[in-house]
Amino acid sequence: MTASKSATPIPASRDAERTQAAILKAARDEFAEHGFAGGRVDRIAQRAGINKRLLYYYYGNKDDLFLTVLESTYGDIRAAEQMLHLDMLDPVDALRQLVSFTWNYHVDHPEFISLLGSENLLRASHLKESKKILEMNSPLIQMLDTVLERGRRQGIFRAGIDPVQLYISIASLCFFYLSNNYTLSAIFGRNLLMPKALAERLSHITDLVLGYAIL
Amino acid sequence: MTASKSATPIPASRDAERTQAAILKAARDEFAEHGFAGGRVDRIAQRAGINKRLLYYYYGNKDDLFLTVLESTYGDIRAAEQMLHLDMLDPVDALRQLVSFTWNYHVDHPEFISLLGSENLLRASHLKESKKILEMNSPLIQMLDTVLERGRRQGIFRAGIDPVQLYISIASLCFFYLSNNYTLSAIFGRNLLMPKALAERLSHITDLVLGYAIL
Amino acid sequence: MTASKSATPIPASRDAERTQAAILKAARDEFAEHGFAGGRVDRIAQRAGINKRLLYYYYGNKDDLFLTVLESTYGDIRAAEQMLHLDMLDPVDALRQLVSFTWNYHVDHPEFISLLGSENLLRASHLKESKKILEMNSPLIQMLDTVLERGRRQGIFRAGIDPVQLYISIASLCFFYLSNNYTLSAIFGRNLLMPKALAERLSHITDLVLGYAIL
Amino acid sequence: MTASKSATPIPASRDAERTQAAILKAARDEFAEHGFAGGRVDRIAQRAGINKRLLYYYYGNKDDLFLTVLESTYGDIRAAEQMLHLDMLDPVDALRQLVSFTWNYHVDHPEFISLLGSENLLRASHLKESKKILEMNSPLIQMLDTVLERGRRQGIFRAGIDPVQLYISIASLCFFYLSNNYTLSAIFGRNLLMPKALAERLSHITDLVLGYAIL
DNA sequence: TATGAATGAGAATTCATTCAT
DNA sequence: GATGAATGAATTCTCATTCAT
Repeated sequence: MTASKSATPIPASRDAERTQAAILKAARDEFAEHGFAGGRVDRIAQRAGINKRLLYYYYGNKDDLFLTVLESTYGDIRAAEQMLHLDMLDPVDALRQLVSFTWNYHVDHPEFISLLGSENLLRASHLKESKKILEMNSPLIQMLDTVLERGRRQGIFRAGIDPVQLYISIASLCFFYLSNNYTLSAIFGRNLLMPKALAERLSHITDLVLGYAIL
Repeated sequence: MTASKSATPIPASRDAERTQAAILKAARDEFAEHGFAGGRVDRIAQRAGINKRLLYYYYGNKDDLFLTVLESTYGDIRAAEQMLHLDMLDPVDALRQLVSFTWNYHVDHPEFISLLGSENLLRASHLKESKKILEMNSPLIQMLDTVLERGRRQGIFRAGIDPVQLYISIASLCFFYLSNNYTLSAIFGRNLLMPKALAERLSHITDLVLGYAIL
Repeated sequence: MTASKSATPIPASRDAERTQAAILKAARDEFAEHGFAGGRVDRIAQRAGINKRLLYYYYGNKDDLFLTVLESTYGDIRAAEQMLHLDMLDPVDALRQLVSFTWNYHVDHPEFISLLGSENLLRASHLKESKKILEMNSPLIQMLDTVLERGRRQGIFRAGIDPVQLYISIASLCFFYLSNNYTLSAIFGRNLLMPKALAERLSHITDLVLGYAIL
Repeated sequence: MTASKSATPIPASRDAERTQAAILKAARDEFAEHGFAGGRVDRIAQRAGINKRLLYYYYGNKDDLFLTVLESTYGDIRAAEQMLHLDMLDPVDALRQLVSFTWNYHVDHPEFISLLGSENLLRASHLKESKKILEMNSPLIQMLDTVLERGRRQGIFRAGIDPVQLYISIASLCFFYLSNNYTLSAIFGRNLLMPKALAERLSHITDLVLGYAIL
């Protein structure tokens, strides 16, 4: 029994998968670099090393492709979030950990920032239509809620902190600094992306969040 | 507030200044609504009620027009900032005032958020070339520095707060919530722009900033 | 000579080579008729019976298309020059032959005159960038040099004739009469393109060149 | 009696004349540099330091302005030709003089070459409509005819030389070398406008014409 | 005589997308 | 599954020319 042919006839479909993955990666790069409106279908095909027609075959059109890119990008961050085990840490360390995870993820994934920025400029016109996105609930809100509750019970954290608000705030403090660093740099005339500046920023955000949460 | 002027596009009748202002206003609206790449020169001319050619006559090209829009937008916020008199208030009130001013300005000027977002997606390619922008220094950093120093001397505020970091943080907390509310809404399945939500957000930001600054 | 093909524009039906040839031919006609600045991309597409977009697909832009037209035009004359076998003839006949070939080629190819005239008005801005053009060396200079040398050795031709100067002179005498016949006609009030006038011109040029070369 | 005011009330009209002259000069430069199609009315006004509207006031439109430029350019060369006194010289010197005059005029007036080249590309569409141009007869044909006849009678020149043909030939030999030097340079890979090259060219043309005419 | 403001028609070029194989 | 050929509708920008003062 030759396993290769009878059991799993996937060679062709494996190629297909690889092609689709190549397109998706190319699209993500292209849209991250130029935004949705500035992204070029031609360039995506070129980057992926495939014929343009194939892109339409697999993804329908530019809008659908962009949505798929967004969904996969969210998928990535959700997967990374799963790796966080805030319940193993004491509340302060957990909060610190959440902040540094969020910061580092943003620093390491500029395409995430760019894609979200682009989609928001479009008033989430793509994501609004997505069913998948609602199913990809972030575990962070629940995690954060638990941490805050634990800290409060231990008398360390102040009461009444809304985990959604705090989560948004942490995201704000990380995202904005990086997304708007270009205009901020132009205005302040100082490079905000130097390693030292990045380290200082993380330190500041941590101080801010802990200073607020801790009684 | 006479309603007569707001609705119809101001007809450009041999009044160069008015025509230029009409074009600038139309461009700001168009770019705010669709971003730079998505903004259409044709539509700007239509909105301004002028011939497209005139737009090029006065502003050169789309890029230059966008830069002018950005500069004028910064001019507006700088003018508003001048009205703040934080030195008249005690440190805590001053900080509170700064936060609420920043928040309200962002809430009242969605075009500011949109234009900045768009320019950052372009890596500040327009602003980088601007000489004007560097001359339009924000008085806020200096104001904030003074406030922090006063609070520290009075033993109210913690020492060692970097005013630039804090200023960026306040801006982050305001800007991001509004700029990214579309995707946030899609994810949380809840409308972040309802009046109640906006009030809660301001309250949260204020708590966060004061909780951090106050010893 | 089947008349079937010449009149209607060749429809471009998924035959890339034919389409490209049709575009090139249409471009040559258009530019010959209206010059580079006066030539219209729209009209070229129409003449070629193809969609304008396709023209950009194959040739990049108007400038590159014009350069390609120039190169192909030079290619044509070079090919024709290859057919001359001056070495088979005695020196006087060879010179006579060179003159009549040059004259007839110019008479038969008004587009060559027009295209060169246009390019020279642009200070050869296209050709200067061409690598191909330098590789397409004319065999004529070498041929002429040999003929002149043979004639000199036979004691028929004068010594010290620069073949490049003479080649340029022959070209001048042919080209100018035809290129400038419009203004010359306007000034002299006489039609220079009548068959009789053309024959007289060739006769004059031949006399001039031989009268100079022959001792 | 103050002569300035009563007798000649031309100050205003003198300004007008100066303005018209400035426009004409600017137009000549512009068209010489960019050709008719490439010439810009805006730039002409700018070069002349006047308002565009004035240009239309004085010259009607772009086509009429170009025709005026052509006519004035012809006027200039006709005036220069008047200065030639070939009848004072012996036939050989007269011919030599005619050649060098023609050559030098072309070398010194590149705008003449450029403007004629441009107009011929347009099939003399402007000049054809000109009445003035026919009235500006060149004295050269008559002069040359006399010279040739004198030389023939003295037994120096060959018989049967058509003065119009020879005149066109002399013009060809001068004009083409300069008008087409750009493409010739690109093809030969050698600069044809160096002083030494120019001197050699004049020498060659003189040899050619005399070699032909002299028995 | 002189001018700044304004325009309609048209120019090159681009883009996402579909057709035919 | 995969591809090169082909397209219609826009998009930015330009130009000669005219209007109103």
